[in-house]
Amino acid sequence: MAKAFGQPTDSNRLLSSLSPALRSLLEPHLHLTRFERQSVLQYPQETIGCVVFPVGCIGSMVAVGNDDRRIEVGLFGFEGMSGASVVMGVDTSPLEVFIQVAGDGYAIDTDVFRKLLRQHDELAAHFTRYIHCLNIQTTQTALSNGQAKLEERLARWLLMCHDRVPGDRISLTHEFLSVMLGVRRAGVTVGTHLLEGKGLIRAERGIISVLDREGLEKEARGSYGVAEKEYLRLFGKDRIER
Amino acid sequence: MAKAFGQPTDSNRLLSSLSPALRSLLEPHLHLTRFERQSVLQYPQETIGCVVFPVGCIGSMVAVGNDDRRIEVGLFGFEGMSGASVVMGVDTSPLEVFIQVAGDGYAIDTDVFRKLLRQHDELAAHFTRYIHCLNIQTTQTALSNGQAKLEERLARWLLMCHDRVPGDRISLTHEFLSVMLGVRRAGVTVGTHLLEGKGLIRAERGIISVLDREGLEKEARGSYGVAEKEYLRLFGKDRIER
DNA sequence: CCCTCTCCGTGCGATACTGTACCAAGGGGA
DNA sequence: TCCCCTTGGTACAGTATCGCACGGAGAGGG
Repeated sequence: MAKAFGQPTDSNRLLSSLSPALRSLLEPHLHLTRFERQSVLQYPQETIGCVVFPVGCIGSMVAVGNDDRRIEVGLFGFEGMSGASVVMGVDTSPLEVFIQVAGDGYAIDTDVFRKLLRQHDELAAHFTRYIHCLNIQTTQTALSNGQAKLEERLARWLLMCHDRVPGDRISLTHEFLSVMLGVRRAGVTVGTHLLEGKGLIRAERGIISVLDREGLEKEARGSYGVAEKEYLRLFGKDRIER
Repeated sequence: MAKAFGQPTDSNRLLSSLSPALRSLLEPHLHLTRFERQSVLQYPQETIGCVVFPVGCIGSMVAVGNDDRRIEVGLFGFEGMSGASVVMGVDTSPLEVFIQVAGDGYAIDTDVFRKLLRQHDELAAHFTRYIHCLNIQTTQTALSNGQAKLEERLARWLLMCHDRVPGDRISLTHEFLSVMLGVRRAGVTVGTHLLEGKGLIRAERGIISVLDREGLEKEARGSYGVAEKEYLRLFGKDRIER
């Protein structure tokens, strides 16, 4: 089975699925920017300075609690955007958003973006539908966190990441994964071995390669796929590219 | 410490915090209806027929997965509404929404509601801000499911329910709670004993009474409160009531 | 009053995952 | 080449929760 959103391209799918008229409203204000790993797009409860439409990078949204409790609640790449709260008409969020995989993205100033959203209902409606998909992703994360075993959550996460990255090699450490999933680093090691034992992935130092997507999806036992299907339903057919 | 949204009244706070002009747009279309326990407002992937603004009832949003996996991802009472997806411009959702505590609510036909949202930006913006709060609630649920112990999740849930119910007595069974939290029924029994042992609640057959809110909040270790604070920030001061 | 049904309390072994700790293997820089 | 730092593998005891199962207590109807 192929990646959920097709192969990543050098454009952002949320932008390219806009009608030309709407896209031309945004284009003058988009700045193609390189985002390095670990750079933070939003700090909890701080004003959101800009909104990012990734093309090559991947962003991660993390809920933070008391005493170092943190867990990833969602992630987005070339199919999505940061700054869900801005689309919702609010200028802060309790989430932390940071770059998990370095790459390019189109940035737009929050104030400019908000103004355009207010002036053009169709534009707002478009991004609002995306936020709907993102919300579904979060609900699936909640389900997964509550009911799935470590390997299942691991499989889900790898699939989501694989969808948003070119090729089959995902560059990450067990340590990083453990923070995202909110589990022990050693637990991730054991989990990857399990998936590797079934021939679904191959693990090298700092890299996990996806060998068998379909197998991973089976392994995820239904915790993967719902949000992706909804996205395809709503944004499936790109309007004329370029 | 008092309930997060103040005492429940015989009105819906989301409606009463609208400006009179906007409220008058909705009022002709609102039908005060009695909702019984267990009645379903939305089935997964089925068209959403109406949107409900509870006054006395409480609704529960549940994510459903493979083989009986289900878990509550959010809940709403007189401070909120059902049909988040409708506000987002989509007419289905993968969630199941049902009535958890019987009571009255204002129902409005989805098509009528959607039409009003499209025609009046301010109206849409108002409800969109609420959905933002609901999303935060879901992210906190994801955090809680992933990192909190049973008692903590239990404390969080009781607080959220307490906020939306008049008085301090919550009518529910361990069985029900176990389904909501996605844990064993027997686990809930043990958990309630633990909270009861600390003097935070009192459990009778089919009823849990909240004795010490502040204690419960401490027990929840930060998994309660974020979404509630955001709601108060955005909807804190009611506009002129009536 | 008894029967029945719902709800709650408890026990027991099994399992998933934790916290901690230590070591080994890659890999880049001096 | 040596060193050091990052990353990954493994172990072990401890804890949270599970699945299952059984018994008992409340409560309402006949």
